[in-house]
Amino acid sequence: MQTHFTIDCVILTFDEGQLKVLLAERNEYPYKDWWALPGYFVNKYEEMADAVARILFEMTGLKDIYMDQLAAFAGVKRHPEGRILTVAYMALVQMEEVKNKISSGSTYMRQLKWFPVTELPDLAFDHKDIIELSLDRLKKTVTFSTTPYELLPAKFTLTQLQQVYEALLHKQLDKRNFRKKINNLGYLKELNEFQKGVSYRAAKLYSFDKKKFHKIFSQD
Amino acid sequence: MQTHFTIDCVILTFDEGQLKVLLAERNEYPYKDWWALPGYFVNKYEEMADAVARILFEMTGLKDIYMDQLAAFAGVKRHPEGRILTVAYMALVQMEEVKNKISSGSTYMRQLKWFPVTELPDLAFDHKDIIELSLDRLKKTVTFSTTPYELLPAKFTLTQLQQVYEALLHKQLDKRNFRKKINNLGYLKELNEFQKGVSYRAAKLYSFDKKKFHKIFSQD
DNA sequence: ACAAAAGTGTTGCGTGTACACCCATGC
DNA sequence: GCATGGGTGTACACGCAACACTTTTGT
Repeated sequence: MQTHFTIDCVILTFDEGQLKVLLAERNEYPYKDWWALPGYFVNKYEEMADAVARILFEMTGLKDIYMDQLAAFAGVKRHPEGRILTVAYMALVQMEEVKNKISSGSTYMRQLKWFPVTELPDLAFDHKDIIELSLDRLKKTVTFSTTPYELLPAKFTLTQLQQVYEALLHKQLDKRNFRKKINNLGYLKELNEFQKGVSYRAAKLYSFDKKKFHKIFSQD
Repeated sequence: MQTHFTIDCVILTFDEGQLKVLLAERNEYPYKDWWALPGYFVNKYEEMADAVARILFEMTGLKDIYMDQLAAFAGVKRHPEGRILTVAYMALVQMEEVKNKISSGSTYMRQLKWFPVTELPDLAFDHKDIIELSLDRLKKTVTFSTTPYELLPAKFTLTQLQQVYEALLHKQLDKRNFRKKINNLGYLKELNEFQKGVSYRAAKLYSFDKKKFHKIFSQD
């Protein structure tokens, strides 16, 4: 037996203090006019990794983004025209880096838009399940991973970092304890720069030191 | 584009102090006479969960086993006759419970056999990658999960439990510290029974208290 | 001056780790 | 009586949680 086979992309970012996911408004049946994850069919002789990169680019204009496989979804009824197996991938991106690159190069969808994960519209297919699974996955891997830094610009304040942790973990953290812990991690670089354009005391900026991070976690 | 679609099962157990995986000797081309994971094609109108249960039963004789999705593998060249997408599932079973139930009801394979994960034979397709991924997954989820208890008989000694942890984590643990930690978990029942048939001091038996476990971990 | 967010220390408690010897049993 | 694994305690270091006030800046 054979099945159609697609890739769907869960692209997450952090913006305005919350986690957001990139959705596409469909321009085709089924689910025309519904919001859905950007995704499309895999070609016959195409490796999955290549298909993921191609589909991501065609649907969103994004390139060179590391995508992690989330899971396969293959419910017989998930697509009204018969089973379509989809392999969902997820990626974390920095809003500043991508916001000018995003464009729907496909007539298959009408527009792309970021939605806070706490305020999702009705979604096509089982895409809501897919997003929820990606958030679970994220929650499990926050600590001791580069996850938070993939969501932030290269220079960020400690408050922003704390907000990312809070959004990922779904709970409030204590400011002093958070800063103490972060300091002890040893892979944050304190910069001699400050926030600009705020009407209150400007916060110091920090950056993530990838080299130090890998040095610390390379001994298994 | 359409693709063939199979399920492969990674069935793990703990026996003779080591982790073992159930493999099948293939009786069909390609890879005739090679060892492979038990697996087969999904039917057209079959839900994945149903397919997993059916294939597991047909290939191994096992029933009512909870299987977790591991990942989809879809390399164009993984099968010599063209792409066959496989969704790998994994499960943990207790040797005592299954050892008399295992039988290959399919002519598709010649025999089933348990292999220590540290001594795998050459494997068909990309099945070695699949097994390695399952072991990685396991390692990440040992602590604070029921994983170890799924691999052990209902009554077990603390030394057996420690061996399971050591096999899963790939490292040696200190006996006293291990026991202290285990005691503090609060979901082990100390039984008034002892090991039998050993030529040394018989160890006390313990059992896993599922109710207490869930009580402890239910507050999120 | 006021609003807004930045920044800063101490203490108690629990958990992880290192480490070595006696005990019970079957043969 | 000997071989084999079962079973036990203490001391130190470290990380986590609880908790409130002063400082800086722009308007």
